[in-house]
Amino acid sequence: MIEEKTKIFKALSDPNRLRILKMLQTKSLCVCEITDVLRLATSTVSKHLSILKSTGFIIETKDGKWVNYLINPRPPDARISSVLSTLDFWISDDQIIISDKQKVQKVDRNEVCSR
Amino acid sequence: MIEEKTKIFKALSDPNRLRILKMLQTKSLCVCEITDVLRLATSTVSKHLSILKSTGFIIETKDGKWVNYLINPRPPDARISSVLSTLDFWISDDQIIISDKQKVQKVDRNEVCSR
DNA sequence: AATTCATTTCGTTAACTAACGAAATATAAA
DNA sequence: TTTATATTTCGTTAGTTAACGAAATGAATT
Repeated sequence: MIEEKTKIFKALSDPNRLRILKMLQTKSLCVCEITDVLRLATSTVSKHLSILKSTGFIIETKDGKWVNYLINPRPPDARISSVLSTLDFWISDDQIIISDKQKVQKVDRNEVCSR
Repeated sequence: MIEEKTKIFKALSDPNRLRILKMLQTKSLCVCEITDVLRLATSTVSKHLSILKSTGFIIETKDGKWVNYLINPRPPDARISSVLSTLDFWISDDQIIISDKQKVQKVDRNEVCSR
């Protein structure tokens, strides 16, 4: 179905989801770490992650009370792999992406999550 | 700006716009020919075309009372060219795309447009 | 077992999108 | 210049989406 294919583009058509994907290309992160960088409500970030997960871009691994999200190393669809690998070239020069990456390097789960 | 980049994906995240792009990869078409294949209102098709045009995917050429739309041979952004060339591989196997192409081959402007 | 903390689900709201028909615009033919 | 035809613009409506906070869930610690 054609709608299946537009789903991939739809997943990429939101700025916050693109930022999440780029962050996860730096390192895997839990929900509250992403929330800290994006400055959105936890529930909003969780929703974005579920969209990226259902499309096949990312997977999750449970780690105690945390849920780690990471780029799917084995996407269900060659199109996903293709997009993920070209995403570097596509948006690495963007200022917000650069500063997101810097924040991601420094972010500490134990400091950020429990206030 | 990151929103500029999501615009490209947003343009591709609608089934009818994907169908239009694939049709135009077969041959250039006027609005009413596209309308005939998609079975949408003329104003709706016109809107889709303006979105694809403003993103840089397609251009228009005036031909008397007709406006021909065609794939932009010189896109403003390397990302557009990249997507356009991979679009073949992405969605050529889809049934609706195949039947669209068949209809496009047969469609006759002078027969279809003036009822 | 109760508490704490991370995350998800739910319900709501505001903004956005795709669709339509009607009216406006533009070009060609009569 | 009137008429016909192709397309665009406008206004409206229904459906979708992204955001939030509150409540529910799940897992570790006390």
